Amino acid sequence: MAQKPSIPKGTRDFSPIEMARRNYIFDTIKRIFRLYGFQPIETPAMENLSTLMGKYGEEGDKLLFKILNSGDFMTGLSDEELLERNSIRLTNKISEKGLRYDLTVPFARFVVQHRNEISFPFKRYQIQPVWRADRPQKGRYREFYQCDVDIVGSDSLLNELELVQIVDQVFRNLKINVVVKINNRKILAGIAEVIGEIDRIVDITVAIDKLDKIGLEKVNDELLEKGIPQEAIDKLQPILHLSGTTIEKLAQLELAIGSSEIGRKGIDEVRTLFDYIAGSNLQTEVELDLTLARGLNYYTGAIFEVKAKDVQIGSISGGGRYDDLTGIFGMPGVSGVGISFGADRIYDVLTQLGLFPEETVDSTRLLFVNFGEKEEKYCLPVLTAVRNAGINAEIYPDQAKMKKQMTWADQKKIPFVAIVGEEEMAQNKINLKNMVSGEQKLVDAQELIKILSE
RNA sequence: GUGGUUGUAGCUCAGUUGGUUAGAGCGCUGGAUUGUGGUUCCAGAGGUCGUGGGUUCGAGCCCCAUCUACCACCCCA
Repeated sequence: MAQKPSIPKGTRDFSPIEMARRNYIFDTIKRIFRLYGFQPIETPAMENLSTLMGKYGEEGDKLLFKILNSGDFMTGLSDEELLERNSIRLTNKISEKGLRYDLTVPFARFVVQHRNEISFPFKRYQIQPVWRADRPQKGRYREFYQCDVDIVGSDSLLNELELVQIVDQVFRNLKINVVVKINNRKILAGIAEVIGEIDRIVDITVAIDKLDKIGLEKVNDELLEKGIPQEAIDKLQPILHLSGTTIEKLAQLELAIGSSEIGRKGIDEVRTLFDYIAGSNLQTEVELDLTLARGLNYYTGAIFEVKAKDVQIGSISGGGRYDDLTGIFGMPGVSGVGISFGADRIYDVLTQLGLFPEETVDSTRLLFVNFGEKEEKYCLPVLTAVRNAGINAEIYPDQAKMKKQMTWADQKKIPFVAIVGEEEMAQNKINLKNMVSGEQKLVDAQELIKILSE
């Protein structure tokens, strides 16, 4: 026990059964991404630190995993720098690479770097692990997979609609009940403008985000604490009390923040999007949620979040529109919108709800029991023929006791076992046992393949 | 990063106010059944009680540190 090896905090191993289930999720997601015309790309696990730093806010920088320079990274460091004990400055000297923190920033880098080979609008999906030096909790890992779909180079709200449709279709396929929450950064900016605190948009929205968690009073307390004047908080109250359908909410909102140009633009965008949604026969519940405040560091338009209705876990998908992400890499004016599916949390949700299909393992269908050398010689050509017919099959590699081989087949859930010994060889037949019913039948190779093909 | 909870066989958990050789169920291995698994019966193996210190005549139980998982905040998938 003491010397057992272990893996780093917040990381996991995946067993064959877990891999089968994870692939069920990935395959479902990929199939639907392709259905909407998205193409896959991959980027390296590590990026230059200069690509990553400063893209996720101050907090984000702290959560980046940094990679120590190879070779003698201490050369070139002066004694003063070492004695200074300034870890940020020191880090810059000894580390120039980091593990990717999400897929969006590397994608932006990719777009800028390959701008001449890409025909816009560019629709890509990307399914890869990302790393965050976060403190792990349930559904919260230091290494986890994101499944991103993004469209860059198009301002059309049709793209937002398409993302909502994808969300609808993915979770319908996975049989998870979800609610899609939609907000718009422009509306949030409009609110901030109307109450006269345009520069405090992040503080305001982060506080509002906690509305259903800590209640109105505490939200107001927090706003005061953050230094928002009482007068502005008073102006905010009607907005926090919006009610009714999305259309009704939008009408009330228009009265409240219609004086703000950006606010009006946000309302128009949301209205158009909900119009599209209303006409697209979705089964998923979609609602406007002004308290939604995600990714404010770079979202500029729509903000999406998807929550599972039957399980208490953080959001299982999230995304939004970012008008100028590539600007940071020297390519301004390219708008993008995308959404990310959290495969690991989706896995947890499916586990908790018992929604994984039984047959997620594409396992062996036929096992040849191994009795000895003569029998091996007889079985191997039949095994090859079975495999050539496209049937997953294998022979037990050792001449173990029959009981052991049967138990092994049973545990691997192999539905058919071929038993071939002296008697069968003499008749040039195979004794085929159905492991579910227990029935046995003497057949020849052709019949064997026929039965297994059914 | 801040504050808190937790950790006993492969798994799920018992373990009385600190007191001799730490238990159960499931699983595993072997046998009943030397060519038949999943059911049944019998037998057996497996734990330096997360790790490292300390208090004590004596620690699974008390104290400290550390790691892990989990919870809240922060942030987020």
